[in-house]
Amino acid sequence: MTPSGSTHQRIYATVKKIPKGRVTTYGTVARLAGFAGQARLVGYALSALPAGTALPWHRVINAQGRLSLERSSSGAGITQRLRLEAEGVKVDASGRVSLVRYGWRLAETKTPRARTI
DNA sequence: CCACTGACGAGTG
DNA sequence: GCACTCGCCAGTG
Repeated sequence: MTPSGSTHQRIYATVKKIPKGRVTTYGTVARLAGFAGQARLVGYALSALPAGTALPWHRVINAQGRLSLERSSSGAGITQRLRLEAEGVKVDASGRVSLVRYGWRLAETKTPRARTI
């Protein structure tokens, strides 16, 4: 990829790579996009997403395995939750997801523990 | 140009 | 498990 691309574009490209039925964290996306440690950039980039953009942003959750929008107001959190469950990802009543089961590439970038889904 | 805000992460108490 | 602080960067007024 050309490093000349916008930060947002690189983040979007990484988010698009997330397989269906899997989730990943902002930190992981930032890492894969080349912005290690800059999880905020990912969150900001997604917040700036134009409505109607075809991007699996709902597969991006925070490092705690929770849906960030779940806390926030608006029905965005509900949308994310429904989309994940529609893909087979179980979301806890507290808005939590098992990163051990659905985490994408976390073993390669974060935890040394791999899990066979 | 300056100040504030925000879909985060990790550390500390 | 929860609350607070610091670091990092981009967008907005």
